[in-house]
Amino acid sequence: MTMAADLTDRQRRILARLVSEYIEQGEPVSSSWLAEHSGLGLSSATVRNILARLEEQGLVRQPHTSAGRTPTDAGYRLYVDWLLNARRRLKSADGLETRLRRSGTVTDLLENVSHELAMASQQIAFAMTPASQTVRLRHITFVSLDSRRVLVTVVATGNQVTHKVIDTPEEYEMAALEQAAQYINAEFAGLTLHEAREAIVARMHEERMIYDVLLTRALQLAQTGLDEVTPEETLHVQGASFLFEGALGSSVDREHVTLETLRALFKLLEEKHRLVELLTSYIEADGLTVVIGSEHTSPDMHPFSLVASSFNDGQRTGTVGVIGPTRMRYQRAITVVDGVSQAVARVLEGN
Amino acid sequence: MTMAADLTDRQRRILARLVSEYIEQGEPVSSSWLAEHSGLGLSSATVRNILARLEEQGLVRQPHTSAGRTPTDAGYRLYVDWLLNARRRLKSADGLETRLRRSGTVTDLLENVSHELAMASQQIAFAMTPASQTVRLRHITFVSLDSRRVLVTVVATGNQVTHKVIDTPEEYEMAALEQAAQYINAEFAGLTLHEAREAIVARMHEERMIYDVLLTRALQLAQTGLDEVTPEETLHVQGASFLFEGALGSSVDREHVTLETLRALFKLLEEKHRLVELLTSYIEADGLTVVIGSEHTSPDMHPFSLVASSFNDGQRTGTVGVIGPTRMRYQRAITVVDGVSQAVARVLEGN
DNA sequence: ATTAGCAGTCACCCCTAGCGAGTGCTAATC
DNA sequence: GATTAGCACTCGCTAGGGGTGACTGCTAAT
Repeated sequence: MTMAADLTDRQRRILARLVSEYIEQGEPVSSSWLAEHSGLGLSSATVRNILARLEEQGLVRQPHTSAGRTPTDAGYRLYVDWLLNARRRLKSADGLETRLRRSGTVTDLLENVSHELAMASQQIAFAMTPASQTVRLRHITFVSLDSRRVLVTVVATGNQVTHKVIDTPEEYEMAALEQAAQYINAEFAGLTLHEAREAIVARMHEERMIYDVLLTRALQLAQTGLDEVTPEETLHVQGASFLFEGALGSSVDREHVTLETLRALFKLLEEKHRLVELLTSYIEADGLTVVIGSEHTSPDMHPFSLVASSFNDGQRTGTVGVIGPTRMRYQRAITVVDGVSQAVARVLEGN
Repeated sequence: MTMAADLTDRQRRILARLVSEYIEQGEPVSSSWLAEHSGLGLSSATVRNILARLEEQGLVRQPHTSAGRTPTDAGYRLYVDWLLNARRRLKSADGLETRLRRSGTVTDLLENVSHELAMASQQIAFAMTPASQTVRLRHITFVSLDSRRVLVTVVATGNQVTHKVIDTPEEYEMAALEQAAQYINAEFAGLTLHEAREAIVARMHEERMIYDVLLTRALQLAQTGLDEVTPEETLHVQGASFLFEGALGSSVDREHVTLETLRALFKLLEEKHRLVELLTSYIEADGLTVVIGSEHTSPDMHPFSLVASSFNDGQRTGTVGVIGPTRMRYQRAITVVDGVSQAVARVLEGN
C-alpha cells in the first residue's frame, strides 16, 4: 500500500462511482459495469488497470479472485472526504425546527432529536449533551421526602433539569429547607455548576466558625446535589431496530455485520458510559466528524461507521449523530446529521 | 387436538422431562432418551406410544418425521402451570433488597430493578409503574425559565418526581410563583393526583368571580402541570443484548427466533407505549403471569414468552418481568421475577 | 399393556460437475 | 505510451446424488 493521497482525476472518479454503486447495491462492482457507467468512455480492460492500481493503494478489495471490487475503509474515507467538500443542505429543516421547539427541557429536546434523526436517517441515532463546564445554575429547590431524605432539584441554563435524592444525617423542617434554597439561590445562581460547587465548598470553609446550623446544612445539601450531573442521563439513543436492516438486506450477507457484531454493538450501546467515552474521544472541534470502520478505537465498532456533529449554542456543547454499517449512505447521513445539528443549535440559541 | 387437561401421571412426567430437557439442550428429544432418563423404567417403544398421544393433544410436535419431539406452546403452558404450583424462593433476595434501597426516586428504582433483573435472568427485562390513581401529591414547585415558560416539578408519594415545562400566556414574577406553589401545597397536598386535579378545576369554577389574579394563575399552572404523568417515563427496559444469545445459541437455529422476529421485537420495545399497552392488558391481578408464544395477542411477540409479576405497595401497582424466547428457562425466570417483584414491594413499603 | 424388531423417513454431510461472472495478462492497435 | 480485444483462469454458487444415522410408526410376540 503506497500513499493514498495522489490519485489522478480519473482514478478518483472511478473510485467514487464504485463506492456509491456498492453502497446502493451491496454487491461487488465489476470493471465492465464501471466502464459503462463511469461516463469516461473507457473499456473494461482499462478500468481493470485502474482498479488494480487502486487496489495497490489499499482503497478497494476483492472478496475473492473472480469477484468485482468493494471499497475498503480507506476507500470509504476518500469518498467521504470528497463528499464533505461538497455538502448539501437539508431541505426539511424548517418543519424539523418547529417540531423541536416544542420540547420543554433539554432532556425532552435530546429525546426528540434522537428520534427525528433515527427516522430521517433510517439508522440508529443518538443525541448527547456532555457534562459541560458552561452550564449555569439557575434555581435549586429542596423538598423533604421522609425523615432522612431530601429531594434536590437543580434547574440549569438551557432548561436542563436534574433531580436527585440525598440521604441526610438528620431531619429537616420544610420551612428550613425553603429558607436554605432561597439562600443558595440568592448567593450562587448564575455561576456555572462547577463554579457554584467550588464557591460553596469555599464558603463552607470560610464560615466554618460561624456555627450557623441552617447555613451549614444548606451548603451541604447544595454541594451534594450539585455533585453529580450524571452524564448517563444526557445521552439518548433511538432507532436500534434499524441496525437489523443492514444485516437483513443482502440476504446471506458476507458483510461483517453478523449477529455476533450486532450483539457486541448492542452491548456497547447499553453501557452508556462506554458510548459517551467513545464519542467524547472523537469530537474535539465543532462540526462534522465521520469515523469509518477500522478507524474506531473500539474493536466492537469496527464493522460500523459513525457520522456525528457537535453543536454549540455558546453555553453548551452537544453531539448528535448516527451509527450504521460501514456500507452506509454517507451522503444522506451527512446531510441529515448536519441539518439536525444546526437546527438544534438554533433551537438552543432561541431559548 | 382434544382436551389437554386429562393427562395420566405418566404422561405428565414424560412431558415435563421432555420440556426441561429441550429447554436445556435446544434439540428435539427422542423416545429412547426419555425411556432412559424418565425414571419410569419404560422402553422406548412405550414412550413412543405416549408421545404419539401427547402429540394428538397438541402438546408436542416433530420438526420432521425422523426427529425427536419438541414442546408446543401448549406443552410449555402445561409445564409452566406445573412449575407455578411448586414455586421456589429466590435466595439472594437480601443483597438485592439492600442494593435496591439505595435508589432515590422511583425512576432510579425502576432503572435499578430492570438492570438487576436483566443480569439475574440473563434476559431482557423491564420494570414499569403504570400511571396510578392512588399516587398522592406531595409537593409542587414552579420555576420561571424564561418569559413564557414555567417549569413545574411535581413530587408524589413514593418519591416519584416528574417535571414538565409549560408555556404560559404571560410572564410570572419569581416571587409570585413561589407564593402560588405555597398556596397549592397548602391546599391540595395529600390528595391523589387525580383528585388534586379535580379539586383544582372545581376551585377554579368556584372562585372564578374573585378576580384574584395570583390565585387563578396558580390554579391554572397546577392544573396543567398535573395533567400528565407520562407513562412512557415509567417504563424501563434493559438487557436487550441478551436477546441475541438465544439466536446465536443453537448455531443454525430452526427456532423461530430469527433476525426478522428479533427486529420486530426491537421495534415493539422501542415504541414504549405499545409495550405498555401489552403489559397492562395482561396484568390484571397481583402476582405472577406467564404468557407463552402464541398466547400473545401481538404477532410480533409470538416467538417469545413473557414472565411478569405485578407488585403492590398499597399505593401503587407496578410490573416487572423478563422477555425471552419461548424456549426459556422458565424455572429460573419465574424464581427471579417473583423474588425481585417481592423485593421491590418491600422496598416501596419501606418508604 | 408392554415390548422387541423392523421397515421407512428425512435431515445432514460430502462429493462432484457445470455454470457464469469477473479477473489478470498479453499481444495487437491507435 | 495509453488503450483495448481476447483468452485462459479462478472461484463462488447451485444442483444433484449417495451414504449415514437418528428417529419414528407399526406389527407381532410376550
